[in-house]
Amino acid sequence: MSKPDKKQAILDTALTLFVSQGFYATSTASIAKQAGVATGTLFHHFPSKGDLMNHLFLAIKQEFADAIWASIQDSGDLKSDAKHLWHSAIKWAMDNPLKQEFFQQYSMSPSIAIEIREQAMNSILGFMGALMQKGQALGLLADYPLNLMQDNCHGQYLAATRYFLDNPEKWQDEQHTQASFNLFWNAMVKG
Amino acid sequence: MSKPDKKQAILDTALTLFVSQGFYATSTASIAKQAGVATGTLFHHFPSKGDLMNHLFLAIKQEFADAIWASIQDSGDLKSDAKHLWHSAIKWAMDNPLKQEFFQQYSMSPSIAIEIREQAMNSILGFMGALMQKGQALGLLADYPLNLMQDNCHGQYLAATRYFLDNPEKWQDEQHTQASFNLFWNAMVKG
Amino acid sequence: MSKPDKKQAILDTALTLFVSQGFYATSTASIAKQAGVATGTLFHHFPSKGDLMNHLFLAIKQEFADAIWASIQDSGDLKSDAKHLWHSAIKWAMDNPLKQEFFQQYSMSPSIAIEIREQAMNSILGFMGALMQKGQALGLLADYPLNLMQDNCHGQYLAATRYFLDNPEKWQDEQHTQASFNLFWNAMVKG
Amino acid sequence: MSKPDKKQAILDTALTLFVSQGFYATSTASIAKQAGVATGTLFHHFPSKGDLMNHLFLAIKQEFADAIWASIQDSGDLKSDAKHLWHSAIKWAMDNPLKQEFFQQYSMSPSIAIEIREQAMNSILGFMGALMQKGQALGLLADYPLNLMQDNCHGQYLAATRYFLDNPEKWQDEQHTQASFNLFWNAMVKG
DNA sequence: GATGAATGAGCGTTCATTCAT
DNA sequence: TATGAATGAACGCTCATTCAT
Repeated sequence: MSKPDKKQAILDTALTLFVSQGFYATSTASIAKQAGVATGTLFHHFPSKGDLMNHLFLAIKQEFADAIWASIQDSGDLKSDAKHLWHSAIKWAMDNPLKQEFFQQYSMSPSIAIEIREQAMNSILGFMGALMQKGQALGLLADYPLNLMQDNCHGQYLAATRYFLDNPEKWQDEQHTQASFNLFWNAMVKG
Repeated sequence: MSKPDKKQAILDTALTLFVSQGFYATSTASIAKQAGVATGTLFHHFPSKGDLMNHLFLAIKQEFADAIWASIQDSGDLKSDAKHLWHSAIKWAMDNPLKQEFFQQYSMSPSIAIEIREQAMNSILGFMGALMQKGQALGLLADYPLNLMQDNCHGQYLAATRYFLDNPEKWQDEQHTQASFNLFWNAMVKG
Repeated sequence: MSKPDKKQAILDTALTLFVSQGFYATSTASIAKQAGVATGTLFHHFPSKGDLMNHLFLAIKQEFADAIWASIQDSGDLKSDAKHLWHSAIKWAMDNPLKQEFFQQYSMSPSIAIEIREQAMNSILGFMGALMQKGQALGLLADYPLNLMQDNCHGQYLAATRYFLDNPEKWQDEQHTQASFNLFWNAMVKG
Repeated sequence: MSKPDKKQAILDTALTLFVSQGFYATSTASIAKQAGVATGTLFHHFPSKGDLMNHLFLAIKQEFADAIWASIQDSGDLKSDAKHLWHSAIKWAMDNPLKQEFFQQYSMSPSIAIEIREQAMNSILGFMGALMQKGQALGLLADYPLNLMQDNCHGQYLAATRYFLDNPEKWQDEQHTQASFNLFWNAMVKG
């Protein structure tokens, strides 16, 4: 490749360092150095350290959303669709551990502007909300308040990815992946 | 003339500021100033900013654990015991919103030494683990891997408190509290 | 002994720490702690850290001067008197290595008020000056300017003690002690 | 437009302030201010205050060594070579009083890392050692232990420069310069 | 676009000293 | 006489950001 694409190098390095050291413990100078560019270059591409962080957050969120969208199916069977979605979402996390770790650390952190975080959250939980409404309409899922279900769903997703990221070998084990989906699905299922 | 108890004033102020501004955005000088003590006094009581943070974390965790212990019952009926525990835990969060917010922000954050975090997590999830094992032995709960269930339980707890903290009026609504427990309990219940 | 004599404990500890760590790197708190007294106690006995240092300096200088005075002889033979003096002075250094180290470090350092240093220097070099004048009058020593000879003598003394302190086994070796005196004496002797 | 060469300005200012106030009593802020640069600039060029000190020490030592090397002659007459060397060394001190003062204060001070000090000392006393060995081989100088002679020589040099620096007018006086060399030379000369 | 020396406000921390007990 | 919690000015150092080249 002839184009060094320094901007991408900065983003990649920032992801690695933000995850391994935290946002505040990572200096712009260290990002620039490890990315092989001058300190000034970073500020050519991103007006500030915060902007770099927000850019990173939105870009990764988009990647995740794209991956999920691409995997959505509508087979007519809601439970099997949900199962497929759940597995796709966890698979993305397993395939992109750095990026998932990034989400775990920064989804609730003040290092990212609140409006950016909410925007990301809503768009990601969007399909889930739609899916749940459908399930309620069909009488398959319990009639709990939608927002409560959405928050619960998000919490279970974070817990599941945390678990499989910490114990990657379990991701190969049918028993564990099955259990993980059951915990998720049975929580919402109509008595 | 009451004891000034400057140490406590420092801890209280630190809690407020760490939650509202984040750990790194809160300077030791601002803690001292708002607590009405000199900067040196803070370092007289806590060797470093990090030690202050760890002390705060452990103290709050202990408070929570004590509150939960105090509320434990053994009625013979596992489900009703679990329900009581679940409500107690969320009630503590609602009664101590600042401290719960603190947990939400720092339970997974690198601002707290990892061994401190893990120690806290284990001791808190301890009773939950015991309760689940009992449920499995009785054939009430599904035979999922224990650690997965524990992580899931923690994730649901964080989601539930997040929800009720953001919508405190819902905590008065029987429908919501009931739904919250159902999500939690049904997730684990034996098919 | 029933009296703990905290003042002396402070002085002893200060000597040890000033020599091993330097004046500025030694905090009054560390002196107090190692001496087994409270920080306030140090300031009861010495109005300030600088006063403690000056007190220490003058006390050690006095000890040295007393030891030298006690060893002075007037045998009628100037050279053998000088030799005796030279050996006594170095012997004191070898017997009190901590105190000699203290001199080496602080005789020329700005940690000690200049008037204190000069006062100490003059009183110590006093006998030397007298002895040299006598030697010049007798035609034994060269007629060099007295102050120059005194400074030279002091420089040789510091060098000799430095050497024997760094190589203590050489102090048992007649060849070395003899050489050390010869260097000193021959420098001044009349061509 | 000449290069600002801020690095040199920092070194020059540090030399002046370290000599006049001492290392610990000189703040990095005061160095930066008097050098006309920002505090950050000092740390841009030197990673720490200690590094600045070490750099200064080695640079000055090198300057001295270069000056001495340049003045070395080999006339065949050892005594006149030694005299030339002795005068060159003292002349350098008189021409660079600040730098000589710096040596007097810091050659034995813990403000400079010990390996830096020793390295400097050895390289400087190197020629002296060589010269003395030659003198002993020729039967001109006494057969005292070499290290003792070297330490003695260093002590006499410090004393002589101290004397002439304190009484600069004496440096013009043939009687004093002659006496100073005699003290040095006769100390070592063979009985 | 890319560079990296320069900036200076702000940080966490130290420590000689005080004083109520 | 002895204590040690409290003080706050001062320190060495960091780092996001700027700008002349």
